[in-house]
Amino acid sequence: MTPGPNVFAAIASPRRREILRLVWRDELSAGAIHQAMPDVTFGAVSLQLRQLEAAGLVESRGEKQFRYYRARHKALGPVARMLERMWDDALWRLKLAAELEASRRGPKARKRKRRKSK
Amino acid sequence: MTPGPNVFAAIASPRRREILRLVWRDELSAGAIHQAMPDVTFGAVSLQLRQLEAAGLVESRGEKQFRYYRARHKALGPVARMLERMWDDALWRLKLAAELEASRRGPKARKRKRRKSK
DNA sequence: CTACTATTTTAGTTTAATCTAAATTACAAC
DNA sequence: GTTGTAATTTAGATTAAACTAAAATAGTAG
Repeated sequence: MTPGPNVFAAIASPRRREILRLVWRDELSAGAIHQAMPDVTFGAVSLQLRQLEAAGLVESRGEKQFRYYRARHKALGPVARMLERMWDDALWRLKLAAELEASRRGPKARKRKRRKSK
Repeated sequence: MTPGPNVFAAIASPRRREILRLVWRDELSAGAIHQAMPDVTFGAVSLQLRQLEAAGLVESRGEKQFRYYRARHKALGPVARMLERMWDDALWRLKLAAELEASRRGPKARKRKRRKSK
């Protein structure tokens, strides 16, 4: 029940952390996970999923021809909160970057709601 | 202040976790750390120390010809407790193993305080 | 300065992780 | 049975991490 040392190795890889983030709240099929990371093959994603599952960080369920994965928050212990904060921080940073981008395009346009596209 | 992603990679290696454990409570010189892990060269230890320092997990101080290292608990956030529990668990396991050994050598000798040596 | 000790750094090697492409399994629909 | 889609597994290649041995740096003591 206490997270073992293998957990540390499992979350060391940015790729696996990205997968973990994807299945953090929603249950996703292997294919859906792969679609979210197009720079890598399906096979590579599958291998990482196996590692995550071996470390107990995700669980899976087969339905029809699909297999659905989701994170096991409890297996991460205190690290779960840490990851969440990291991801939230990243979101915050992206927002900030977007605002900066907008202000560079024209200071007056800042904070205005975006329309269609332009 | 919030632990960054590099922290995860830093604690992924058993070698680095062992170093971290050594300098957890006590400040140790690089040489003392190396003596505690004789299966590896001094250079290798030094490289790992650099990584730990780069990740902010240890800090160092030079005095005379020595350099002393110690862990920065706060940089690990909630993971600090997790590591402590892990190490304590290991201690507990060692104790248990010792007791088992003792009981194998002779059940009556169990729980008796050890004298000199044998 | 030299000699000595502690530590770091460099360069090259070994070892382990990650990836790809292709083969394979599994299941559904026909 | 065959065909099609989803996912896994295998084998080999690429990439990155860890280690060693030797050279370099730093600081002490004479």
